[in-house]
Amino acid sequence: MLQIYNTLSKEKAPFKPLEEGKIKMYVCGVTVYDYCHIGHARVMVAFDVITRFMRSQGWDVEYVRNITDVDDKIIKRAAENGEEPHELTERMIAAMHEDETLLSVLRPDQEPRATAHIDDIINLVQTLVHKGFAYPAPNGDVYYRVEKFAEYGKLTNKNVDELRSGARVEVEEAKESPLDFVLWKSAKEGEVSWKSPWGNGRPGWHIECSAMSKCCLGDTFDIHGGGPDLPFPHHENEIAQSEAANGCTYVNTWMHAGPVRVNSEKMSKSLGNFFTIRDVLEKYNAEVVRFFLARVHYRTYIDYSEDSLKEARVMLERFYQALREVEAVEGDINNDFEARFIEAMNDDFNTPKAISVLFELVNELNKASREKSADAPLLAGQLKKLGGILGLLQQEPAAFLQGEAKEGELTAEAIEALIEQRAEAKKNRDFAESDRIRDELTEQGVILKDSREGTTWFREA
RNA sequence: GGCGCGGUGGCAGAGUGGUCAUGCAGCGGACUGCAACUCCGUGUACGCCGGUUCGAUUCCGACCCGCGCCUCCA
Repeated sequence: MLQIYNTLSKEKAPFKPLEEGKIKMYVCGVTVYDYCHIGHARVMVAFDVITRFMRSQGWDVEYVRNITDVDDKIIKRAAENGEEPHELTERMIAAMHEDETLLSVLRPDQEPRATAHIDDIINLVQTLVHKGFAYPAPNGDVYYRVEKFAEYGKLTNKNVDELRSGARVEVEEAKESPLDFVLWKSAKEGEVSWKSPWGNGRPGWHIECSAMSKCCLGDTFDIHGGGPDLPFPHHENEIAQSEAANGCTYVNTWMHAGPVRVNSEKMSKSLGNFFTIRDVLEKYNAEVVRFFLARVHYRTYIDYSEDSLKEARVMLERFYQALREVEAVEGDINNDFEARFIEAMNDDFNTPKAISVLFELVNELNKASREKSADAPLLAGQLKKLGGILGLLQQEPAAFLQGEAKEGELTAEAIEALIEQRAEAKKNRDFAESDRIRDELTEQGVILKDSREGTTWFREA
């Protein structure tokens, strides 16, 4: 039985979809004005693992993740670059897809873009205006009337009175209350805009998700996910918009990924301490980065550092060293690894625990390989299958371990030529020469592994 | 100040009312010409103080410390 921690109820609860066997999930995506950073990668990987696991258990998952392609920051950045906003967003969307492909993140079933749903957004705003939950202001903006929505704050335990007293001095005179947030923004001269009943303008951020999720998944759906900084105000506002407009529950289960930290601070654009996915991928194998993100529970913070990436690399090496020894074959094998793996994943997607089961499996596999047991290929097959549920361990082991020669590194051909020479020296029992060659390779970050069948090699983390 | 999360062995990181997490590192051994890989063995871990209990790292309370959100950020 799958249990999921729900941000709304603040507890883990058995998960039951609205429709038997079918899961409708919406995750807040990226505002595409810059390259994605590791924080984005964490959300991508977390919900990718969740989707893969649910599907492996026979659920039919409809996974929607939006793209915010109209926004103040986009307009500003495009102006700085001297390009049109849509040129910027197209470039960033393409880059995001490249990053995801490298990280083995499967594409969501739908990736709605805000600019393709302007009519839906306008309709939703109109509904809110008709119902009295929103009002057009004299400046051309349309605002949501927060105090009209009695349940405002239920996701993050906010209380309207406290929010009001803590509100900053509001410069926007057009609002009835400082808590009100914008649904539709009137356009300034020369800005991208769309025609609306309130004049030319563009959508506010929060309304996009309410409109797109309604369009893609309906008025009520099962899971809504996002990053650690979205519960307030974004998700709170989505609830206010959608429940007021549709008159029914918006989302049953709210899921939020934990933050990525650097030096004990949250990695974020506003702090400027972020590493883009592409920066990191220049130094580390993409699967190492994915493993680094997946080996910690999705809700807890994770510290980004060179050391933690290296450790992830070393851990993955253990898996691939084992897989390299024997051809993986899928078949029946009598052990409880799969059951324990699934049990761990069913417990709010406990990937660290699931991975620990995989390490136990590796130990069995290594023993079986040493003994040349007939179980070895089956254990390898089992490891690969379970790893696949996490989107891991699908590479050729040798390819992973040997990696690509980076600038200044020995090529595979050069390494193998040296290994040849060393084999010759060893045959002549010239150990001084064979050790010299091995030391030379070690210096180049290449580690040798001798066995009766010959010598294999891998590059050091 | 409000809301929420957390403090586990050298490090990373799960978990549990009483017996094993797991990985890395360390130490001892096996394998090896020597190594590496691998295997076997090896750790008085649970912030502090009280309480509940036959027994608490695990439950309850206070305290200390850290973090997130409360403003655009995944």
